[in-house]
Order: sequence, then structure tokens, then C-alpha cells
Amino acid sequence: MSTAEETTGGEVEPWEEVTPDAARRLLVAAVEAFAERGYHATTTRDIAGRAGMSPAALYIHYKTKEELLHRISRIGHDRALEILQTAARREGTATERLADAVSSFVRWHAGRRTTARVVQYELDALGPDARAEILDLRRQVDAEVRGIIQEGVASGEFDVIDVHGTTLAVLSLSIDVARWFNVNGPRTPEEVGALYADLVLRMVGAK
Amino acid sequence: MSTAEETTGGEVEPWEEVTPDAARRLLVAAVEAFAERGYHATTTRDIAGRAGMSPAALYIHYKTKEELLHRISRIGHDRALEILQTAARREGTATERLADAVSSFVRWHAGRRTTARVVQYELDALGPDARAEILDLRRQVDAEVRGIIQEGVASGEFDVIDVHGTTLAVLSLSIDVARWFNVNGPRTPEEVGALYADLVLRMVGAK
DNA sequence: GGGCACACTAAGCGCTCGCTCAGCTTCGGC
DNA sequence: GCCGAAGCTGAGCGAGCGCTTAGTGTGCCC
Repeated sequence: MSTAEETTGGEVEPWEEVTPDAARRLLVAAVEAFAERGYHATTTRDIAGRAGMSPAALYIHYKTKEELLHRISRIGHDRALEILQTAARREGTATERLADAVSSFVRWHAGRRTTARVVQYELDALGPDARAEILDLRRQVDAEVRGIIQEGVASGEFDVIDVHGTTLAVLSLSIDVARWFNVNGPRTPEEVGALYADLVLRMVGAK
Repeated sequence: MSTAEETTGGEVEPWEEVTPDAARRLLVAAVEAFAERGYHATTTRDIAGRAGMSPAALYIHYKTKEELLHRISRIGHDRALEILQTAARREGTATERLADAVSSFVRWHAGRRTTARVVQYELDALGPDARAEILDLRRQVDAEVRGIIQEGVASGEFDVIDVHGTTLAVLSLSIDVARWFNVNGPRTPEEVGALYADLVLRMVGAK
């Protein structure tokens, strides 16, 4: 485990794949601004200012303000999906894998709250094509969680009547963490992840 | 039960308290526009247009665009709080009252999804004073749910380690319905309400 | 050390935003 | 049948938006 991973609670520092450096600084500035004020209330002047550049510099690296949101949303969804896939495909019972999936998914939504907020709540600001691409990733996210729950039902570990509805509820519960989680609040991302994993196991009637 | 109540699944048709008629039409138009596009992406011309009026007419009835959001948010939060208070103060065990609270709260978030969306997700667009007023209502909402759960724990009906965290999760789960619920989807508000009441009873370890 | 590619800035264009205001219509009271 | 109040409209103001363009500074290759 690298130093960067340790300081973010086991998760890889994101945005390192974005190059050059100026493009990454702009993107990080955009994430912060979008998370604080929302996409439509954020100005390109604000983003450039946070990155220590002039408004025009943004357009060297990105065609439009919307492209910035698209890149953020794409990378964020890729990361969220990767987290769930890692948990779903490890060794272990459905109970263990569901607890792992929920706790790591929730930990990401709490620990990377600014990113998660943009990813989960600014989808409507994307154009039709980008929106469709992201919705496809969301279907994959849904399928990962549903898969674990179905396996738990099949193995007799879980007692669930409505698998689709329960999957929706589990994801919904986890995603909403990005709305209310407060970095200066009383709970750490790890604590919320552990609590939520327990609550979800209760929801699926795990033994 | 009146006809209006029957057509909205037991809930009173809102906005009837807003007068005169033109002010109500503008407010209903604003709810729809804010829910579809978000507060910042909605123009005063769009709101006035939906209400069949000129842009200037809006300012006869409301001082600013923000006042519209404030009125919507205030009325919506009052209604949400009223729903929970009704469930919390009825006769019955904590189990019955929690199931009632969650199912009716969720039913409102699904059935009145456009209003709920504005109420729950556009809080940040309010100025400091209005925001503080609404946050106080949210604390009352939280207290109602926490009260039922605490009583259930005290009576031995529930098995909950972290009452505050579980309260947060129950409310979070219910509120997020406004984000994903689709009127043309496979589930009715009543079905989601019933499913969620069951899931919440599992979360609190009800017998 | 001259030339050039490239990252960046200062200035500003065209547009739309929230909001204003002068004036028009309608209508109840007398 | 005239009057004032109230509800509303057409036109438009100042500001700030996303984005463009002409030009500047800097560093690398030969």
C-alpha cells in the first residue's frame, strides 16, 4: 500500500490519470466548484480562478464547460464501478462480499464526497450522448449489487422477496451518503461504511 | 376523504393555501421547472411562460426568484414534517408507528416527486436566512424519526446499536426516493412505501 | 542564438440572465 | 360614466455568462 493510498483510507488518489498538470488542476478545481455550488451555478471564471489561471486557459484543455463535467463523471463512475466489481469478484460468501461491497462503496462516497456529489447529482446537466454513456455505467453498477444479492438468495444466505427493489434500496442508501456526509461531522468514512454494511445485511435478512 | 385526497393516494392536494390564483399558478410552474432542470438552470422567463404569463408578472407576486424557492421549500418541509408527526403521534407500538411513518413519508416522496425533489435537493440555492429556517425544520424531521426508534429500543421491540446513525440511514433511504423514482416506472408509490417500511423494520431489528 | 511550437493572458463579443418601469386594461364603487 | 386600484404586458437595462481571438512569454531544437 502506497503513501497516497494510506492517506485516503485505502483508496487510490484519483485524477492522476489526467494529464498534463494544468488540465488536472482545472479538473480538480471544477470538481470542488461543482460540488459546492452545482454545475449551473459554477462559472468558468471560478474554475479557472481556483486553478490559478485566466478564464481563457480552460479552453486550451477542454472544449466546453460540459466536457469538464463529462470527464469528471466518467472517471468517477469508472471508479465506483471498479470498487463494486472488486468486492463482487473476491472470494467468500455472498454475505462477506455484500458487506465488503457496501462498506467500500459507502467509504468512497463519504471520503471522496466532493467527487461523489458531482458524479451522483449533476447527471442531468450532461447532454444526451454523455448522459447515455453514464447511464450505461449505472446499469453495470446496479447489476453488480443485484448479482451478489441474487447469489445470496440462491445459496439460502439471504431472505429477500423483491431482489430488484432491495438492490435499488441498497444503492440508494449508499449513494445518498454523498448528499449528507460532513467531513467535519462526528463520523469517519470507515465508521459510516461499517454501520451501513451492517444495516444492509439486516435488510437482506443475512443470518 | 375528499376526491382530491383519493386521487393523490390519501394526501391533500398541496398549494391550495397559496393565493391568489395567479401566484399559485406561478408557484406550481416553478416547482415543475426547478424539479426538471434545477433552480439555477431555470429562468424566470421559463416559469412565467409555463404559467401563461409574461416574465414581468412574476414580480407582482414574488420579490425574487429565490422567494419562490423559499416558499416551495417551506411548504414542502411543513408537509413532510406533518406526515411524520401524524405517524409518530398515533396509537400503536413503535413497530407500527415506524412502519406507518416510513411508508407515508416514502409515499409522499414518490407520489409528489417533483415537489420532493425541489425540497430535498435545492436547499443550497437558498440564502443564509432561509436556509437556516429550513434546516431547523429538518432537525424536527430528524427528531420525529429518532423518537420512534428510541421508543422501540426502550420497549425492547428494536435492536439498534447506533440510534443516531440508524435514524440518519432511515431518513436518507426515504429521501433518496425523490431522486430515482420514475412515475412511468414499474412501481407505484404505495408499493415502494410498503417495501421500504419492511426494509426499515429489518434495519432496526423489529421482531 | 535564431526560430518555432505551445501554454497562456488581456480584452472583449454576443447573448441571456434577473429584474424594472411606464403604460394599458379591467372592474367595483358612487 | 368617471375614477382609482390592482393585475398584467412590452420593452429594455445593467450585469455576468460561455467562449473567442490576437498577441505575449518561454523553453527546446538545431
